[in-house]
Amino acid sequence: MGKKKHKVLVVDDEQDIVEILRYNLEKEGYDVKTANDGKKGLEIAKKFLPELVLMDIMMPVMDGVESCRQIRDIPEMKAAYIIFLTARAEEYSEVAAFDVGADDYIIKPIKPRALMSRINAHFRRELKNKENEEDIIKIGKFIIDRSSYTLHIGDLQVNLPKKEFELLYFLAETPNKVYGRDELLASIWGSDVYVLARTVDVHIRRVREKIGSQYIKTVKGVGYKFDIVDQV
Amino acid sequence: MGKKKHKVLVVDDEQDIVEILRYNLEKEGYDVKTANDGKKGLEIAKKFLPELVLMDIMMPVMDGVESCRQIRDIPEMKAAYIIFLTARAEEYSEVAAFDVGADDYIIKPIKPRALMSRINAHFRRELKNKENEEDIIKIGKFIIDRSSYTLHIGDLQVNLPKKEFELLYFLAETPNKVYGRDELLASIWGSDVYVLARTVDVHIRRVREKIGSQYIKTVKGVGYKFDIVDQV
DNA sequence: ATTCAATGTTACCCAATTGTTACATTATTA
DNA sequence: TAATAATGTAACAATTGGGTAACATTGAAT
Repeated sequence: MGKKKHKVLVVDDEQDIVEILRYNLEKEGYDVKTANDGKKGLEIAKKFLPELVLMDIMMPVMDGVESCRQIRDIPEMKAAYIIFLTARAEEYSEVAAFDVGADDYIIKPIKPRALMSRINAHFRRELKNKENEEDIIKIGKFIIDRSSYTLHIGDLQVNLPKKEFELLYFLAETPNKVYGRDELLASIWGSDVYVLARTVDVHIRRVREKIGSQYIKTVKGVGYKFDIVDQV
Repeated sequence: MGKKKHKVLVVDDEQDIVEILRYNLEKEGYDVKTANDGKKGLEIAKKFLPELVLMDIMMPVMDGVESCRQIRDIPEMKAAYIIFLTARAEEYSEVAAFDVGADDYIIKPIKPRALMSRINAHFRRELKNKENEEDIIKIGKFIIDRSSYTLHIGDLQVNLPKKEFELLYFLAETPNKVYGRDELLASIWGSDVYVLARTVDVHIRRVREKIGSQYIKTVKGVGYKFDIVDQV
């Protein structure tokens, strides 16, 4: 596989800054997209799904804080790294930034060289330590990553829809433990939702279809479990 | 609903980090205490008895490694979860950290969101696992686990259908006690179900077939018992 | 509006589990 | 040791629970 280009989104209303960042980032080999306000930034984020967002706080139309909050609501963006760019004078507190899900912030004026090495360092770390910091279950050949909703079995990537993923995740969290349909419904669907118990069966079937049938065992009259006995 | 607040202790000499962690942890509903060096951390741990400790390694007065060692000596802290926070440069520490009883470590800079989801996941699993421990009977070579509906005899896994499993489980709960067919029917089948008493015999037979005939003894005219006399 | 993916529902079929019965075997007592 | 009471065993029947496919619905993306 060729060298992967990391995706970076730059959002700032000052065109100078956007250009300087774009120039430097592309020179470093990143795949860059830009926007000039928070709303545009959010739209691009939805499609582009960047791994890193550099976002100004003070912007017209939609400010960085609100934009960040909404970006975090995109499931695939839960694990992205979001850095705020702030002028020293701005009174937005550090706390407010972290509150909406920022991971870091830097104070303007931006020093491109310093920022680039910081970003490079981030991706280097990210690669090496992803599994150290994220909400991941590793079990047998399975790597189940809830922060990015991805499932790897060996080196095969398997895509599961939300419900199926959550079902698998829930079962794998406590391997071997048998859960009745009611428990699964209550935990995954929610205790208020009114869905037939047999729905669980169908989802189990769909998961099995995608991951292989040997992992989720049926205990007749009781429920289902994620079984690790057979796993080598 | 009175959600239980898990107790978390944060120990770091950098006040920024302490504050960021405190803020995020409290937002997640944890009961947080903090300290700025290992010695202070140890003192607080003694009284506070946290379930989770986030501890920097490099600190003045007493470093994290030594502090962790002493925290582990506190009887009530044996089961706590201790996570080290380390700067990448401190390569030396990984081995030493696990050596003194750390459970995990993460590399700075800390990503609050990722760390929070990881901590949440820890407590979620912790809770799930606790519930299971109550359902396991260990007796002689037998491990009868009601949470996974599995039976191990030595290192042999035996699969029993529901009724048979429950019959064995019920008998093994009070070894050597003799139960009449009526009692077994009432307890396992339920007092409302009406099933012939001889059904019990058949089930006993089926269980014996699978686990060996020496364990469940017949007491003529009375009933059956799970016998541990013959077990080595 | 239209398409497509995800989710939920239903009905049918099959197989494991469970229950019953008849008969064989064992234990107990005279 | 014969009688008889209790239990073991095997074969069979009944039932239940779960797999599955096909269809209906929802919801998101365009």
